[in-house]
Amino acid sequence: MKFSAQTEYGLKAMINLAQRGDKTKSIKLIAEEEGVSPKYLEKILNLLRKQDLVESFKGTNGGYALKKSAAKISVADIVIILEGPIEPMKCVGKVCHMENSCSLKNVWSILGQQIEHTLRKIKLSDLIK
Amino acid sequence: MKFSAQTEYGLKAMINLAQRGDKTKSIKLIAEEEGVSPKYLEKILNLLRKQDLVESFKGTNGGYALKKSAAKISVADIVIILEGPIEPMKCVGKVCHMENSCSLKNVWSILGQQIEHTLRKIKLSDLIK
DNA sequence: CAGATACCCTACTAATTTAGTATGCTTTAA
DNA sequence: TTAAAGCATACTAAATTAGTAGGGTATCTG
Repeated sequence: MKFSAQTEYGLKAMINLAQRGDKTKSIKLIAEEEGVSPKYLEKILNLLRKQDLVESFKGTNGGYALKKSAAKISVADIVIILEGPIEPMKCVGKVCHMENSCSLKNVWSILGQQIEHTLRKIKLSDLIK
Repeated sequence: MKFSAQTEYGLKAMINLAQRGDKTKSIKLIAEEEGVSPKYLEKILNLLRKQDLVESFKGTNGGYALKKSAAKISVADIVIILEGPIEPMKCVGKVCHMENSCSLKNVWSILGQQIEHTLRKIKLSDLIK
């Protein structure tokens, strides 16, 4: 019941960028500040870029910046991109008795919605000083 | 952001036992009904037994039974035994700036408590017909 | 008391997922 | 034109999870 390191790194990078305002910052610098491998962070920021959470600029003095204001980006936005949809359980068992798994499915569904709702309310702007 | 198959199997087995009342049922039979490997289920039930959620009886006509009433066992009880404590994120990054990770830690802490609270309210007795 | 049944325990293996690297290419500002 | 930076793909390594194997121990039944 954990989020991956990828999600942590992505969130840290996004918070880092949010603190920067709308100026760009290079992967190398973010990676250094957050203590993450630059190459790994590169992959993560790529994912976030493809989903329009950040934009990138090539060349000298290039780098990344938030694409929307920090108040419009929620923790859920980031988590869902890096972690996949919030579904605490997909039933893997072969047998699925109505009386068991359907009640369980309901548990996971309610829980998933609740988690997403909570993370949706927390914006990047709430997380910066 | 998922629970493991082990947790699903454990929950299914517990629901299965709850439906049985306080009579015992063998691993073999539960495993068959739930479509899980008996050997794997054996290990899972062992974990639940060591935490006093079920009790076991050896010998002919032996098997497992709930140790408390289904109304006194919550989904959280089972999940925590099989999944470990509900902490959605332990910070793994080497660097931990006050302004970043402390706000994040707060997010995970609130979320973890909320998840646990939700699962704590759902009892086995709510999940059986 | 013998034998079958069913749990108990430890160690091992296989599969899957996650984390991290390597390499080479393309764009762009100075 | 050159160096800085991102882009893309493929690969490798580490960690976790799932599942097996095999022998031991208690207990009921005849």
